Amino acid sequence: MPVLRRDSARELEAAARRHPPSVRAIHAQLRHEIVTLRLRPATRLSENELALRFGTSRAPVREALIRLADEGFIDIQPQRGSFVSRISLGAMRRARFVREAIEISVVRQAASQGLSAPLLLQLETSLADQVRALEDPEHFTLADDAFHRTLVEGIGIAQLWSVLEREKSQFDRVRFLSLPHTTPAAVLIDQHRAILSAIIGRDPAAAESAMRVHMSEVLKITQTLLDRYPDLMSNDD
Amino acid sequence: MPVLRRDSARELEAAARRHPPSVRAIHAQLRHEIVTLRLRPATRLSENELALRFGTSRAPVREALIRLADEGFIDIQPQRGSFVSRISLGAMRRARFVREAIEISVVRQAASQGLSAPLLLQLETSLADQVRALEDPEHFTLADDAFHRTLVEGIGIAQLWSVLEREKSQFDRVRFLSLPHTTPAAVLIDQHRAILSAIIGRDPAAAESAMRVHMSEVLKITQTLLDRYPDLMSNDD
DNA sequence: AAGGGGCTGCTTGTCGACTAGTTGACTTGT
DNA sequence: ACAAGTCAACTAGTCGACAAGCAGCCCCTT
Repeated sequence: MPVLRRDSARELEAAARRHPPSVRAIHAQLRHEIVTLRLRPATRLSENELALRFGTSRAPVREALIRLADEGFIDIQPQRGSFVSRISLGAMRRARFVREAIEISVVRQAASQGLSAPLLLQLETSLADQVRALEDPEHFTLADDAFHRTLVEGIGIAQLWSVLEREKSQFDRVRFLSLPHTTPAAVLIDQHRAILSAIIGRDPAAAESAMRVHMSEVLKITQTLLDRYPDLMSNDD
Repeated sequence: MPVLRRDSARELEAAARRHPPSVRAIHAQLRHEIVTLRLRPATRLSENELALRFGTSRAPVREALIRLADEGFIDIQPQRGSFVSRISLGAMRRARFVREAIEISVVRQAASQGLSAPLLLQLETSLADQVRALEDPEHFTLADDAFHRTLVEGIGIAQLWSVLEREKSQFDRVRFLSLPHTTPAAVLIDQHRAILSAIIGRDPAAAESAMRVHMSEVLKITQTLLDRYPDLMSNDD
């Protein structure tokens, strides 16, 4: 796994400063459990129980829950309870659209104005890392993320990745589910390579279409999942 | 101003259900005062004072402040105080990039797959509304927003507009500042018309370039503002 | 026996008091 | 007069108790 880049470290610091440690810890823990489906959709989350479990009062728990609700991971129903939200098909469609729109813009700009040598090197390194992770889905997922993150941050717009991360979070639950049915890593690596080549070759149109192909990969998995895990999904449109 | 569309009304309801009325009211009020610069950057916001002012305890105030902090309107410095954030140049760059990426994708899709007759009619109506508001900047701003919103919501991806709205919020403060120096409404209307024509003519490439021109308009204002109101801006990159 | 109304136990929402940490003014020593 | 250290007055963070509201159970009435 690549080392944290300097500005991303600063981001984390800034985020830590915004919320006290206990709130952050509770939020991170619950988020992790939700994304990894240890907490399944529709599970009830009682503020009292959680406060007991984390050894705090309800106040920090409540703040963490509010943040999770804002991120779409739980639904707070006043005077009734808080529940882990279902994986929303609508949210996935939106996430895909946003991701495609932004990442296409990114690679077009990268291809038209070029990337610095260190960045290109970092992308090559990430590719090599992906090859090494060919047989280890979890490791590959991390390397995959790192590649896209490097690309997006490479064009030098602060916090742009965090916009995608916000959308992506809904995906992460799905990705966890779909590890068994996912597109072979080798195919994804070839697509990454095509994107990188187009950037190096300074060909925006090629970069765009390569990214478009890559993004359509994600869509294929969605339908499979909807059929296979209907109780975890909500079909709200 | 056009009537609220059904799904946007549902959005509001859902949001209202997520947060109790008092929190919502405080959040909305403070947000409004920040966007309209009645509360200027670097102003101190004390939880105690606000609780007094709104006639509640600190708890609802605190929740509202947390949301404002997540939206980037205030900085909470633990044990020190909460302050209205400066208008971040970085955030504006990011907002512009995200907006351009998404709206271009939207109009391309709209042009390639076409829009329903009622939607086209609604867009025409919005254009007419803009013409009527030619001399009234505030009204024009609303009509302008309505046009873009109709476009974005038109391609039928739930909550997509709210992603833009989240980014746009930083812009709104700027837009309020820039009312005097803004591009003439007539020019913007012409650009809107060009976008709509390209969609009706089912010409994605034309729609994209028309939108690109339109988006670059926003950029022009930025530099002027940075020169004119340096104390309100932060140059963090 | 069936249906309706109240009660009980839960939930989140709100409150005021207390804790911990920071800042700057003021005091106290030199 | 000046500098260093102390203290008082803020801040946000946490806590436990209470209020308001919903839902289902149980009992009472018909």
